[in-house]
Amino acid sequence: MAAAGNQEVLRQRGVRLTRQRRILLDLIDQSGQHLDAESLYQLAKEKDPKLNRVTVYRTLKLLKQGGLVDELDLMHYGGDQHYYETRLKQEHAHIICLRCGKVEEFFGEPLQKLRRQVEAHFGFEIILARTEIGGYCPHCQSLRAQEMADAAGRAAPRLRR
Amino acid sequence: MAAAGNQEVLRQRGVRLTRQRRILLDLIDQSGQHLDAESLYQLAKEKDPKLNRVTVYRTLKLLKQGGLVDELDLMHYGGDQHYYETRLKQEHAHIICLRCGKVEEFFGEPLQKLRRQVEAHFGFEIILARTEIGGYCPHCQSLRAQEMADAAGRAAPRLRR
DNA sequence: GTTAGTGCAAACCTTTTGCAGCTCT
DNA sequence: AGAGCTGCAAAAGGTTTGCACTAAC
Repeated sequence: MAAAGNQEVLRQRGVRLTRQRRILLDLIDQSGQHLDAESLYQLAKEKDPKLNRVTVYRTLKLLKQGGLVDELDLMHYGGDQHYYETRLKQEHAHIICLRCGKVEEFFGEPLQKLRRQVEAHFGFEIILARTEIGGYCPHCQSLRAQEMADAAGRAAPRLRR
Repeated sequence: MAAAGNQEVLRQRGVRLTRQRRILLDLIDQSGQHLDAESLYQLAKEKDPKLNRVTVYRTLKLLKQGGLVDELDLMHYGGDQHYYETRLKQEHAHIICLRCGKVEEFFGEPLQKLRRQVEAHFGFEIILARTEIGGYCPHCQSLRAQEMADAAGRAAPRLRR
């Protein structure tokens, strides 16, 4: 269904469906995850140990340009690599916890409203949009408070001498 | 004013105001532009030819972590480098033309609404938010139509043989 | 006088490119 | 059959790190 859908799109565009591409497309569409090139490569290698990292990059570029996947940065949590997800889902924002790395997805009307207003105000033809929000999830908010207190305790005892 | 403001913040945090940092802060705050590390380095070198590229990176990291500048990707138009801008302005989205690279800024209530909804729905403590929209500006929309027609003319004349 | 900050060189990580050989259609 | 795709090796682009020297406070 989903996977077959994207593969069908490519076929109709005259793009060859090689064994490698099928593996990568399946992984991207099935994993509901946000995968970076390296993770995708590691997963793909399990299915085909010969598959090369370069093929992963080339396939991702192809899919990105074809509008089949979106490229994310996730606020550069974890480095400067990019993350990818299918474009089968409705547009959404990504909310990243800067402490634990958990990613939430937000589908709300402000996103559509934003699109419409930008189109109206600037006459832009929007091709893709990306909203990323970094902060602390409820769980990490309390842990952070603890960490800050610890750090202060370690740095401040000047006072005690 | 603006420039002095950020320098004052750093001083109060116990960060040393070196000649290099003053130059870089002035450039970032004054240029209303979105500068990447290399451009900033080139500009800074005009004021101090000895200033090193590494110092630019280190200063940007300092400012980013201190919440004094925002880091942008501008949809990776022009490569994978990052762009920087002061955080003195109100929050805004960046609209990038994927053909000419022009960047517009959008300040609208959907952005604040989005923030409030995310805080409410997930209990997130938001530290920073970034919205980037890629598309074609009015001018490039017509140029692109022309280009597409040209490309089709070059690729299709199979029919004529 | 201390300690943080700088410059230089070298390393690092992610991504891209050139080219010979393989494979999908 | 033949254009398109892959794998390998090597390079490129952007950013970070280790260390000795310098300068801000």
